[in-house]
Amino acid sequence: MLVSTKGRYALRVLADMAEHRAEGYIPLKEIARRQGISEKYLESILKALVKNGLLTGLRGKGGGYKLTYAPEQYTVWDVLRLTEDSLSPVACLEDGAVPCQRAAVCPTLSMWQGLDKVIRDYLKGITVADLVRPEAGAGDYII
Amino acid sequence: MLVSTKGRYALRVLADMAEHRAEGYIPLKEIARRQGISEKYLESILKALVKNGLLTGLRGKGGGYKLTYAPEQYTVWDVLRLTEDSLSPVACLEDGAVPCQRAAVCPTLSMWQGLDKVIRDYLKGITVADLVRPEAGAGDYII
DNA sequence: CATAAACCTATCAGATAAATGGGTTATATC
DNA sequence: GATATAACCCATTTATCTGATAGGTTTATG
Repeated sequence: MLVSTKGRYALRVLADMAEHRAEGYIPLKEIARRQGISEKYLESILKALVKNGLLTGLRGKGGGYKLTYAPEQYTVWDVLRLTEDSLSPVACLEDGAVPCQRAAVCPTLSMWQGLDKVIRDYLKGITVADLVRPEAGAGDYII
Repeated sequence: MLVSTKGRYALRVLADMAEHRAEGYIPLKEIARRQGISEKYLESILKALVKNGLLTGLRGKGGGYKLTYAPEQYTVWDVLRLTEDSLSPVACLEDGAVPCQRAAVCPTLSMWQGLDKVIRDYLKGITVADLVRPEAGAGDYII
């Protein structure tokens, strides 16, 4: 499993917020209800997005969350790297990974690097705006 | 993490066996030593490969394991699907997954399906023979 | 001042990954 | 046939991560 529920929920929530962005600040409670996600769990997901500026939160009555930028500005990759500990397909390619002694002679390393790139390129090529395009359906994304 | 150590080890072992396939049956002990993997753990990995016919085991003195087919016959995908519980990038696309109620309206589903295909196509396009090509290096695999 | 809502910290339960341990059966050689 | 070798089989443990929960604090509005 490359992407956890955390990342999947985050994308669904951003898509939800993109669709409702005309309404201004939207309370977490409302998003959680619409998306069928526990409020508390959702809170922990949005936290990372707010901290990194993708979402803007406003406290108090009438507050909530809204997208900081236009939906076209968020690639799927941008979102997932904030919610997932790692998007590397294998442990050896992770950020803080202890450098592998066998790297120089490993017959599989470049194959993994290629997979990593294929995944990254794909995810960087899709934005939240693409997700909410009403016509979007299977077959759109390089299938 | 899409691919666990189990899958990574399996590929390294197959590459190892492809390089030494002229030597006939190779004892697990030898492979484990060459690859720096615990014998017991390696045993559990090879089990799945033998059961599915990718490897052939021979017991007793002079026994060991060998490739059943030529290295060109094993795609990386073939190997990984035997060692990994799932190669789906997200839970919703897994084999035994409970069908998602939101599937019909999910804004991210087709994006995940596209990712799944990108990964699968990449892994199906590389064989064990490619891994052991002496000239192989970063830049070979669609990078 | 009451209410709504984001924000913060900690904890827990369950699943999965990674590895280990101890035995049994088959084959070759002496 | 005895012995050594090596695959095969089953069960258990340990550690890590995911998913989720709980309770409290701060900030803004009316």
